[in-house]
Amino acid sequence: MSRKPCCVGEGLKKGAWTTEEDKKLISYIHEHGEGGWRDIPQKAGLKRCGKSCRLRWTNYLKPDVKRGEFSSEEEQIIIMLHASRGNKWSDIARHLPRRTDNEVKNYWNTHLKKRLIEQGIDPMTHKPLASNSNPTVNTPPENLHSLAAPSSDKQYSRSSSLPSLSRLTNKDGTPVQGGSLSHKKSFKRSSSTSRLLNKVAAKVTSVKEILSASMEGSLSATTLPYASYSDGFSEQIRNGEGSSNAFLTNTLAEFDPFSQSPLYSEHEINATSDLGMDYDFSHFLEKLGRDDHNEENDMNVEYGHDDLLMSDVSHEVSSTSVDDRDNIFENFEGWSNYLLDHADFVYDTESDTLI
DNA sequence: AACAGTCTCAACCGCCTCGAG
DNA sequence: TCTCGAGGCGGTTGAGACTGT
Repeated sequence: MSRKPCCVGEGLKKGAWTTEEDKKLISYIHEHGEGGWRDIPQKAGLKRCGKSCRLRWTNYLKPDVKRGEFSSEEEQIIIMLHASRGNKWSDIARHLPRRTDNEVKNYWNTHLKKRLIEQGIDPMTHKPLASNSNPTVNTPPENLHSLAAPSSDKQYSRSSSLPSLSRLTNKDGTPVQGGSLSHKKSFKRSSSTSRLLNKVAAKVTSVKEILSASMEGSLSATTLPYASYSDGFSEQIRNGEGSSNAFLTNTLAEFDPFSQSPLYSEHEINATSDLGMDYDFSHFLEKLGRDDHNEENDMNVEYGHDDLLMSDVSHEVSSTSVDDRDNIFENFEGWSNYLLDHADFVYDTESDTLI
């Protein structure tokens, strides 16, 4: 059985679309609407295949298609979603209002992928490259959100020397812990959506680092990511307050992306059961902190069925027990991914509302 | 000014999914 | 249940723009 190819036909034009062709297509769709792409070329008087018409319309002519530079917020979202979903461009594009999958894909291939490689990160696995050829940059792979360049990236796009690299090193050439200042900057400039995503990703990384350091008894200012933060998080560490599980507990408890995000009203926060959660996020973190402490006495502690992430949504996000620290890490990442997977809203940056 | 190399992104290609009959 | 076709998706290409020498 062989299927007749869609775009095989005599006299069909290929290549760049002319203004005249665009006008014909726009005019036809305005009058008759989208759909029935196979018939559109003939009806609209175009010597194109239907598929070509559909692509031209969806990627370029459609009125609500956003074009132009990607903002740093959009970059961060792309990087984060790519880390959890891979090359699912249409999926990623759904989280970027008015962006097409083709545009996201192109932007990844021409900008973001190169930037990750330059910073010693495998763009496919989002882990450090086997042989890190860039000793001046030692950014943890999880610091995906810190890799987004300023929105003025376009001006560097044709340069092989990425400007972000200079921001990743101190004056003496040593790497800045946890990435670049642009990360901090991005918090200020973020939309609510990306602030939420930033927070999740940042804390995932931070908690990982802290737990690792704590486990090794080596927690210190130098082990902390985001040392350049001024949000009080690393301040406590630098002040010597961060050498115990108490700090971890406090730090974890203070982080609640729901409460910090205007995207969620109070009733929405309380409605986390919609996500299969019996506790809100701060409860989860507090418990995680407690159990991390208790773990010293009971390394085989099992979470009850009413524990966030460990029960109702566990099939989606992670394992059901936390008997080692790797699982703790996975649960944070799992929660982050779960959040993204369920964030089927579209954020309108103009009205600052969910649509 | 001319040329070569590099980069960008619109467009194409081929495979996959899904729904209608 | 099977077949078929429309539409969707991700990978790739190549023309044109840009940059460096």
